[in-house]
Amino acid sequence: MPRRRKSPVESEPIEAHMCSIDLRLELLQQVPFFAMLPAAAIKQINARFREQGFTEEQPIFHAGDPAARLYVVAAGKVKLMRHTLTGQDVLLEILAKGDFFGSLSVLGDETYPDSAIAQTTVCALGVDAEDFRAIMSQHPAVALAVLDITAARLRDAHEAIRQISAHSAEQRIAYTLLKLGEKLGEQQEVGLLIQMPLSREDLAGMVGSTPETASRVLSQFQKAGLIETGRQWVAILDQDRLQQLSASGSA
Amino acid sequence: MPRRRKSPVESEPIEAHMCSIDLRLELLQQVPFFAMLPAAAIKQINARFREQGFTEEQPIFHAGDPAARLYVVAAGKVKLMRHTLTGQDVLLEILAKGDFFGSLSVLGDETYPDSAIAQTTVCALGVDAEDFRAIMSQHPAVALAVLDITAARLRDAHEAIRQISAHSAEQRIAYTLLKLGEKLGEQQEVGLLIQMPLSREDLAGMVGSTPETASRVLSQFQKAGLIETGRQWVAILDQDRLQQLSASGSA
DNA sequence: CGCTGCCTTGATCTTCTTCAAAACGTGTGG
DNA sequence: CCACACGTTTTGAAGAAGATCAAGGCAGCG
Repeated sequence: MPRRRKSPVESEPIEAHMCSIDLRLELLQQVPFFAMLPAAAIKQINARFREQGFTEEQPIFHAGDPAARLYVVAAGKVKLMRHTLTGQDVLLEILAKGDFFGSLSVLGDETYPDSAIAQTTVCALGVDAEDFRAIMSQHPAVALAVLDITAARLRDAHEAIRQISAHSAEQRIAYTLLKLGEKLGEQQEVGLLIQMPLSREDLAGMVGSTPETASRVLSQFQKAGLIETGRQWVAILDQDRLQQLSASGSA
Repeated sequence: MPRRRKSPVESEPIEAHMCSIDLRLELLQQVPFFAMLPAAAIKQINARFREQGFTEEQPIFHAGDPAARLYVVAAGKVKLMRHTLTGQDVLLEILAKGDFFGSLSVLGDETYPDSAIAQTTVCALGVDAEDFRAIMSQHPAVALAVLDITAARLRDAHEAIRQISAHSAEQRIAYTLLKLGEKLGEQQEVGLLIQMPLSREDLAGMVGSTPETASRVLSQFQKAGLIETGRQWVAILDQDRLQQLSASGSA
C-alpha cells in the first residue's frame, strides 16, 4: 500500500491583481460584517482600506508593535502566534478569507499582544484602527456584527482552554484536526484535505505539545485509518471516529 | 511562627437592599459601558434591567440552557465554568462588580456555552438579550465599549491559552494568583488578600490541574514566603518573585 | 544527486495525576 | 465553651503521560 507521497495541498495563485481595485468591493461585500450595508456605504468604506501583500512566512506584524491597524484576510492563510520568554510559541488561531485580525480597540491595546504571520502567500486589506472605529460609530450594524464575531471567538477560545486543560494530547489533536477541517477542509480524493501547509510543529503549537508527540499521534491516527498525512499536510478520512475520540477518548 | 489560622476573607454583606431601585441607577453609571451616556439615557436603560439575587453556590444559569439573558454583576463574585463529559470542570473566569456575562449575541449562541455559578452571595442585574441588543443599536458608544471589553477578554483568554500550553503547573498557578490579586486583591496586614473564597479545587480548575497539585504548589510557595494561605483563602506577600516565577520559572 | 529541513522512532527522565489515608479548620449543637 | 463532624487540605507512594535527547529516514529542491 503505497502511501500518497506528494502533498495534495495546492498553493492558491495569489498575485497582486487579486487585490486589484475592481475586486476589492466584491470582497468587502463578502466580509460578514459589511454584508448588510448598502453598496454606497461599502464604496465609502472601501476608500479607507489599503491592500497589502505578504509572502509565505512573512510577518504582518509582531507582538509588541504599536497596534495601529486592523486587517481583513482577502486571500491566503494567516496564523496568530503568541510567544513566550522561553522561546516556545503557541499558535492561537488560523485565519482565512474574510477573517479579521489586528487592532480592534483604540483603548485597551497599545501594542499587539500576538504576532501575525503569513502562512501562505497572503493578500490582506488594512485600515487604521481609528478609521475602523469611525466606521463602526457611523454604522452600528457593523459594530454589532463585529461584536458577534468577537464573542464567537471568545467562546472558541474558552472551548480551547477547556480542551487543553481537561483532555489528553491525543484528544486535543483529534479535536484540532476536526476544527481545521471545518474551517479549511476541502473534499478531495484523499479525503477532507486541510488546505494549508501544516507542519507537526504548527500542530504542536496549537495543542500545547511538541512536534514529536504530534508526529506520534498522527502516525497512530494514520495506522488506524482515521487520517492520511504527509509532509506539511493532513487529510481527514473518518470524521466520526475522530469526533468520538476527541470527546470520550476511546482509541 | 504561628500561622494565621482564621480566614481573613470577609464576606460582603449583600442584602436585598443592595439591589434596591435607588441604588441601581448609581450602579449602572459605574458599569464601564454605560458610564459615557447621559443620565436620561441611563434612566431609560435602567427600566429594562431586573435585579436578581443568588446565594452562595447557586447556579445563575447552566451550560446548555437557552441563552436569553445578559447579566451585570452588581455585588459578589460569579464564576464561569465549562464542563466536560468526563466530569472535569474548568473554571474560565471570575467575575466581579461591573463585569457582564451571559448572552451577547442574538445570532451565534442559542444556548449558553458555560455555566455561571455564584461564588459568594451575588446581586446581579439582568436584561433580555434582545433588549440589550436594542440598546446597543440605539447607542453605538455602548456597542463599542462592549466590543472593547469583549476584545480585552479575548486577549486574556489567548493569554491563558499560552500560559496553559507552555508553562508548568507551578508557573501557571503563580500567574493565576497574580491575576486574581490584580482583579480582587485587597491590601491587608496579611498581604494582598484575594477577596473571595478560593479552594484548592477552584484554583486547580483555573490552571487545568488537580487539587492535590494545587495544594503542593501553594505549600511550596508558602514555605518560600511568597504567599500566605489557608482554608479557602490566599494572600500574596511577594508579587515580584511570583511574577518572576510565572515567566521564567526559577524557583 | 546530494543537501536541507521535516518527519519518524526509540530510550530515558521529569512532571503530574491518581489513589489513599491522615490531619486540620470551621461551624455546629450540645 | 467545648467537642464533634464535616469538608478541605495535606502528604505519601505508585503510576501514566508526555517532554526531552538523540539518531536515522525521507521528501523536495537546487
